[in-house]
Amino acid sequence: MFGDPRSSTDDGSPAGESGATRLGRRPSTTQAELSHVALTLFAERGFDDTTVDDIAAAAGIGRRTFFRYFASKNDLPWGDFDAQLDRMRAYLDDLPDDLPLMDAVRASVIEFNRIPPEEVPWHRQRMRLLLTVPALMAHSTLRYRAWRDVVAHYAAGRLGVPEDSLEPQALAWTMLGIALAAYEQWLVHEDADLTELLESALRMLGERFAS
Amino acid sequence: MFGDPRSSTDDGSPAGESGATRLGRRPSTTQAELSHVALTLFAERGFDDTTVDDIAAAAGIGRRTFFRYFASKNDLPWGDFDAQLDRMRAYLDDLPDDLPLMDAVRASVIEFNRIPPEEVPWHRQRMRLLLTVPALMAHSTLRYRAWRDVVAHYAAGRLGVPEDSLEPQALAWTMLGIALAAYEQWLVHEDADLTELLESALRMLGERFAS
DNA sequence: TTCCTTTTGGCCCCCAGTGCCATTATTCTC
DNA sequence: GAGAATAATGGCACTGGGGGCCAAAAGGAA
Repeated sequence: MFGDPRSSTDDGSPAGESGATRLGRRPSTTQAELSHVALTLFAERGFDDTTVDDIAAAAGIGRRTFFRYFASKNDLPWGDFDAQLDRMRAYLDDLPDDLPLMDAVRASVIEFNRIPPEEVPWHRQRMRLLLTVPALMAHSTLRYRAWRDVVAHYAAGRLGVPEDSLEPQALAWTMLGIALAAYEQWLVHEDADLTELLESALRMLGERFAS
Repeated sequence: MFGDPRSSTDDGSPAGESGATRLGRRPSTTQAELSHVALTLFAERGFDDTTVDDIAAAAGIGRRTFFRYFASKNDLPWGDFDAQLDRMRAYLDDLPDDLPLMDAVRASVIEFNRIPPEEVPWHRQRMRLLLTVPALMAHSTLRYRAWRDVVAHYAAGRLGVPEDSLEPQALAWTMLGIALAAYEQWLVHEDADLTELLESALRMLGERFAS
């Protein structure tokens, strides 16, 4: 998962920022730039055989500086995920209250994972890493948790129960599972459409699991 | 998750093993012994503040030797998980073919997570670590994957579809989510019964998610 | 005893991640 | 234009997980 990272405020110029000239020395690169450089290296040598030194060197910055842009090597494929989560939260909040809970959640999952055609190859590349490299699979869990929290928070509000109670939590877990299962299919089938896969997976949930 | 680790062949004596006297120097400890020592230290100082050196020292072995018993510090709370998975596989295989798929899977999840009363405190301790310490949460994903594979393999067989196709994968993900949501409840509520929580969570799945 | 097998653990290495701090780039103020 | 003030950089040194290599220890069998 999820979304696509192009929303990051990055106009290419190192200066960045809109208007208000900030104080002090300007950052010498950006998250997006580093992420791009790293993804390229990962594609060439593989994730495990690419050290942080390699990435920093390729990006022309010091190793120490790298860790000011990303808290860990594992975060590289994720870009600015928090911004994506904000988007999803906003989308959910804007949905009408009379839309059934399941419909709302389903719609938000679809929307959150809509990616513009030109981003598809990059997104595939990132998702392939996240879903196959063990170190990344493991680390992703922490990101998934933040995503689940968004879903659970919304569901809890709609159901009028605590966020950490069983129903919203189970719902959030289930949605995550459905989405990831769809992603795995998407990776296997080069020509598949992610939105269609998600829709079909979500449809299946109602059909198959009805006790 | 899951199950309980007492099935490990461990009679307490360092020699271990039943019958056939093996050749060469005898192992100076056991997985279970190390796991126990480590869990105790984690409870005292916390997971992150306990180094592998600490654990090895407390167990009276060299650091290098530690890594012959456990591939990583993160594996300590898991014990012999592969044995648990074998148990679950066997349980599923023994179920009658005419039992509806969902019933079979539900039953196996319940059964897999049945724990004898005397093990409850230890299991709580282990699960609390696994579900709250970030490093362990992350690493657990790899174990969960093996568990999901068991479920997906069985479901695929019953459905007559490839194991990596969407339906068994989504089902497996969903079951994992349900189980973990139940576990989280179990940790929060000291007096709760895990089996009851699982049953109620699985029941909810059918009710709430029926499209 | 001697030989064979298996485990042990020391030594040294690699790599991720962090605290500390002097250096450099940039803007603001006088 | 000459400093402050501010913010990013990156070198250095350190911790901690993990692994390769290999000699030594501990057992059984001949």
